[in-house]
Amino acid sequence: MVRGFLAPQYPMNEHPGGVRRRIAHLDMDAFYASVELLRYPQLKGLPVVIGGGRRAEDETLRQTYAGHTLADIPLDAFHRLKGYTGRGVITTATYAARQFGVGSALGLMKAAKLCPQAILLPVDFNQYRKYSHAFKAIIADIAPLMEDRGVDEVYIDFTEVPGGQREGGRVLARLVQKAIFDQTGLTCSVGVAPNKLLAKMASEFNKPNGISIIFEGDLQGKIWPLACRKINGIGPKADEKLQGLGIETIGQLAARELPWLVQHFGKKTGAWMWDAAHGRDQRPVVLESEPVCVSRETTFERDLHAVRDKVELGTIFTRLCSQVAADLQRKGYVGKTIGIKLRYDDFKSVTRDQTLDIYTADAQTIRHTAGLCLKRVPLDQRLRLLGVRVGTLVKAGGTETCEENRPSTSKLSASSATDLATKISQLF
DNA sequence: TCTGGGGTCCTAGGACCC
DNA sequence: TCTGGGGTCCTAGGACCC
Repeated sequence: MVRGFLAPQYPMNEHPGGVRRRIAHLDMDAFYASVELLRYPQLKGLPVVIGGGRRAEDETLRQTYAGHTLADIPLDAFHRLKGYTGRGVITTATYAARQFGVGSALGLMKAAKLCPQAILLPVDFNQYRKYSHAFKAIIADIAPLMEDRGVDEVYIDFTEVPGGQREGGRVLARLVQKAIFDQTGLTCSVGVAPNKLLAKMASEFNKPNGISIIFEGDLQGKIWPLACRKINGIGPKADEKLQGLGIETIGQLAARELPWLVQHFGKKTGAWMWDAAHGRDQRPVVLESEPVCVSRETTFERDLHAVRDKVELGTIFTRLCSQVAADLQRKGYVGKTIGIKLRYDDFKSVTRDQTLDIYTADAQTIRHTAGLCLKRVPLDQRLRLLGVRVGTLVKAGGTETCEENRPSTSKLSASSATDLATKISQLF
């Protein structure tokens, strides 16, 4: 009912209370890179990319300068992209680095060709999480109706916030932006519009450190000229299909009849696209949501073979299961659908899963069940990635506990404890 | 030398039940 | 014995997003 056919078709700017609905989308600018620049101010203005694992050299760097502040580390002590070998990709690049054509999702070795002098920093999630919590707390203080959209993005409902209507939301957007900058030193871009769909597009108009305001009358002038790909939800595949049908811009999409879209994209997607092209979106700002699944996966440094690298794979497999179990326990959830994911050397992926009749967050149970899944998958090709997932989650501490859910004491007793150990040892 | 890791949502077929 | 819907759950794959 959130989107699609059944949603009542209000004009896009109408709020049930009669007030103009004003929704903001806030996006932190080059978030990881900007956080790193706060820690290493000497890198300001230089091309910096974040990516790859925590490399040994980086540890050396930190140890060499232990006792100094990070800001004291001289520029020539930092690692450069030049000569990088390995499989990592860039997660974020500073704006200075983007000048060289390097950016998110680009392989680090390719990036090294484009911008060898760029400074390479490893990803430091704990640090980003800290700043993420900080900027969200600042926003929630000003405008409590906030939806978390990941580490560096939120939607905010400005509609009922004092001042939220002034200049279409620009005044409040400036206030939020300033509060975040004053308290963290980080910049962000904000779009304010009648709904989430348009706010999301608007926040991209003026990056970095920009604000842009969209009113209903702006649809034709500011939205319709944009490429369809700018709609959040139209990815590479849908865009390719649209282009094949001669549709490049949102305006061209809007010019099509609904039945035509339904014919080519199905009832649901067709109707959603039609609404999107007309700037219609009734989705509410959602404050809380429950996780659906928890997973861990890893790409190996080199492709591994199920037989030849059996020991190494077994170790990694067990570690992934322990990590997922720990994640579940830390977050306070138990799940009953255990799954694995493999990626072969040709980049093709397969998944297998199995649903238990009990909920669990126990590493051994997960490892056992994931092991059974693994047996259902062809293992003659080299692997580049292995993942473990637990889904169908419910909050822990209900009627079931981890202890009750061990396979040896539960309905999953098709295998005894010794069977289990044997099976696990046979997996690789 | 290609292509990370953590998620959500959707579809479609088959099993199984009423 | 044949035919048939509807509903739910499970599984596999894929698109998409941050």
